[in-house]
Amino acid sequence: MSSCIIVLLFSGVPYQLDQLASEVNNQPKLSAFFTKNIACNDDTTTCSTIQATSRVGSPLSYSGPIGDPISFEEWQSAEDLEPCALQSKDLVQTNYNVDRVEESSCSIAMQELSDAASGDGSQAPFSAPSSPHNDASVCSEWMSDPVNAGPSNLKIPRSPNQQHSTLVDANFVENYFKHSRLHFIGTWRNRYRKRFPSSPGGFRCTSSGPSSSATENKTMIIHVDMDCFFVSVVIRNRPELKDKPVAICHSDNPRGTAEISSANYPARGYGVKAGMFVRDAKSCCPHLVILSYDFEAYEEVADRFYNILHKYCNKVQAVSCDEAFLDATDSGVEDIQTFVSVIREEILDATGCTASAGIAGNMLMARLATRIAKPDGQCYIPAEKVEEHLCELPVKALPGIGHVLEEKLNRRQITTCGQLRMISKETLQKDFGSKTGSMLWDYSRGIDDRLVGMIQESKSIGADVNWGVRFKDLKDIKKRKGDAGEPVKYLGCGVCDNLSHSVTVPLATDSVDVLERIVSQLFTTSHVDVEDIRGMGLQVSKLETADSSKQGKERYSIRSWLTAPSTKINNQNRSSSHEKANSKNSVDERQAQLQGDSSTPFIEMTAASPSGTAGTLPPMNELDIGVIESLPLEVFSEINDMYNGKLAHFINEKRSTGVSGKENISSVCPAAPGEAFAAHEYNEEEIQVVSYPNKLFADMKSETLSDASVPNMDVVINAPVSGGISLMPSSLSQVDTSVFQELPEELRTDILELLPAHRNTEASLDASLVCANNQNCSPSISSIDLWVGNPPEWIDIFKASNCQILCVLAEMYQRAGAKKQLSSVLQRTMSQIYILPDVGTDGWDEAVSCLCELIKQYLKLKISTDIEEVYICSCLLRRLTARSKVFVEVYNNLLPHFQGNPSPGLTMKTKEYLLVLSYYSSRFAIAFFEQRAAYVGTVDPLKPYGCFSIFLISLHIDIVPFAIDIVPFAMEAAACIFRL
DNA sequence: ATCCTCCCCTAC
DNA sequence: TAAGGTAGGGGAGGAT
Repeated sequence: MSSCIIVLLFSGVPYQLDQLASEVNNQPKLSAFFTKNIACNDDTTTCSTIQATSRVGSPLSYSGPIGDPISFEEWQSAEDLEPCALQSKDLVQTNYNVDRVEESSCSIAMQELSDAASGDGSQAPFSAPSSPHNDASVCSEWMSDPVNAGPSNLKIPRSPNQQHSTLVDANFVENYFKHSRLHFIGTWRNRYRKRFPSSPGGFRCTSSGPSSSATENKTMIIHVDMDCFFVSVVIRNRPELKDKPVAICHSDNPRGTAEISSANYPARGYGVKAGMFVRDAKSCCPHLVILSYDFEAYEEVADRFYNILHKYCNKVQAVSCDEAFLDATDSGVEDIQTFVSVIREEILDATGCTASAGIAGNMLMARLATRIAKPDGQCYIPAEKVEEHLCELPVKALPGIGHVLEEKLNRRQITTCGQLRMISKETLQKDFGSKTGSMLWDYSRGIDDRLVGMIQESKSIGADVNWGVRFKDLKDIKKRKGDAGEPVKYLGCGVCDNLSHSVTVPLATDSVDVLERIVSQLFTTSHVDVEDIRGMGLQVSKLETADSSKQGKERYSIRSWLTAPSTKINNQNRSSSHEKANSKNSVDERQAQLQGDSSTPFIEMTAASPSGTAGTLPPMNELDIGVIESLPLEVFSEINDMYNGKLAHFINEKRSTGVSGKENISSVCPAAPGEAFAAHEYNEEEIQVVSYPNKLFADMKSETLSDASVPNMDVVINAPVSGGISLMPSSLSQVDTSVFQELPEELRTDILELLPAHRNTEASLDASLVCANNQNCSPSISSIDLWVGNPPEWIDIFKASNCQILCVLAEMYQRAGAKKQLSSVLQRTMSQIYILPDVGTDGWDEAVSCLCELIKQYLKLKISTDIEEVYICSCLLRRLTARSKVFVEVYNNLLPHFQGNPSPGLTMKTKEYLLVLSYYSSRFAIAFFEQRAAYVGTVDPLKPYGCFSIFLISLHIDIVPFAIDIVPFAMEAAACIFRL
């Protein structure tokens, strides 16, 4: 099933450096984004509805102890782009962290702890919540509670003027990403993919594991890694610095908390390491030369580096901008050492920077060999030497073992690979999980079956900002307790709780509207005070792959959608348990559901073809002309192209011969007696085409088909017609008053006479009439019901009721289609149908808030006297408890709006005969579409919701797996949080 | 059993 | 001052 998950967290607007230069200008300015937020702080009513989201501060993972056993400091400091340095920054802030520090043997962490406690004087561990996993409300509580001896005790003697936080810098996020080394590292791969598009996956992967050495050639893996890349690049043209201690850092303030990102070997000799605060580095090495980042140069050098690698080897797997694996097994190289030295030589010539290399039989050992080779060397570990190299190797040196795993192992008295080997695989798997245990067992023996070159498509996209995030108006700062809660690190996020919320939508989308709405909703459910936010992130995953080999328009075309391989069989075919039959696959089953007992030949669908190849176009005479005509022009045009232009002619012919679409509908539409949907009831009925909504009455008077030349404005209504009266609204409240007012007097009288009896009293009807005659008055409503449920009950109950406003949960991007279909089947005008947003199981909350808004709008229009009661039907079969809570919220939310009102009669009732889940509710709406979409033959039955796409084809563009494409979405989504 | 969701862990 | 990102893998535990 296609879907997208959004883990809320915030706003992090991804910024792809140069690639976006032009686009950024077209995007909403971050300034606007943050201005909105600040403004929001002034608006208490708005603000009260904003529930912050996500990552209230920085990830706990950054706050753990480094845990650097001195015994292999070499391993720790060997690497350059070593973000692990982020750890241990705010160790003093909570008992939680202090405890962890005490448990560890990390001398660095202990030193920092001591520094922080004594150096700044005012800093001391404070009484923190016992659990690090507080929920947001708890978090905000203690963070702002002065009595709680909270972070206010950690006040740092520093100016509160935070010029670089989100509070002040209008272009904060853009600037931030421009200067962030981690952002550079994190987004480098996408740049690489663009620059070397043919390389990833462009070759067959070769096994690098000894276990699969079926080939005659001995597997030969080379790992190449530039030496202290960030420093080397910057000083490559400054030989005078070559032997001096140099580090890359944003600041050389000897008292600052800027982080060293890379130190050259002379500097490392003084104990300077990546990740240190600059003040600590300076204390280790007072004459340390601090240089700034040069991201452009890093890119340029990385390009040269990869140009060389690709020149010598066609199997290159990029690890990062300065590190790659080569598979030289089939390269015909005789002398691998010479081969590697030639490559390294050329890298030095081309870049002015040295590279080290490791050579071995698999990726694991090659990487370990590189560690030995550094700096500026190379190392070959033949198979017979693997054992020797691993025996005394600290477990932390194995890739995949970080500080957490290391500590777990250390607690078991395991510090070296040799010791690790003494543990059975079963025990390891029991203690660490199946895969991790197996990995530990393998790696400790030098076994690694990974293949070089396995770069897959992106599986997720995201953006995070956890620095400089402060959501609070400047003028409020004074109201806070000084710098309460400021972490040790300047503008850092400190120790925080991470909150995340995610939602899965049933159909992949790249619609900004949808994403915005989802993010808003997630944000809303997060219940966080904005001033407590220290970081935010936005992630989307479960990216749906369109045919990525196709570029540009083609990939978004109906044809490509038609031929897209179907996704996995979905397990959510819930509505049809009675006919499981013996279908071999869900395709048949699905078709059986849709067909029912009808012998009408069903259109062959894409995924129904056994080979899973291109779909077969349905014969033109099986198309629902009404549906075709109602498609947007460009979509129609595309379908027409698929029929080689004959479709337009076909339709014209049909029209000229007086054959209307209804016959096609009735002949093709599968009657589905067992099905839950009522649509079939009308299939055999007479069909009228009416325009909507403003011409309703005019068209009702006309017995002829409306002007078919405006297909987009027409909707096919499959309604039982007996004398036309059935289309008459059941009360004036269903009438578009603006149209009504335009009608001649006698016509209005006619209509009023034709109106079926209103369920309410004559007085009520009179009230409606008064209302209808008042140009400034909206239609009155006598009840608002939120109807959701499975199709059978849903339709019958709604029809039997006098409910005049229908609120349906459906995906935003399904809105247009859902309205049409529902108005058709239920014989209601479109203006009577509200499509409330529904995304996944959490959609209910926002739907309810929308309902509240809807009701408030009616109240504002001074028609509240017509609201007798608001029914909210909680009829939930499942999750009743969770939903019930929401109803109470609705009630409480609405109540104030009735106060002072002449007729404050809000009651809440619970009915129990209707079964509801937001999940089902979107499903039933879809069910209607399934009837229709099938006619154009584009339903992928393996995607239960795929049929929607025929109505939404222009929106059905999969999220493209490149970070750059998420930028506008994230920008919009982020901004929408503050438009709540 | 299998899948899904919410995390954590890791690497660069 | 300072720029603590990005993405994949996997485990625990619950839902189906």
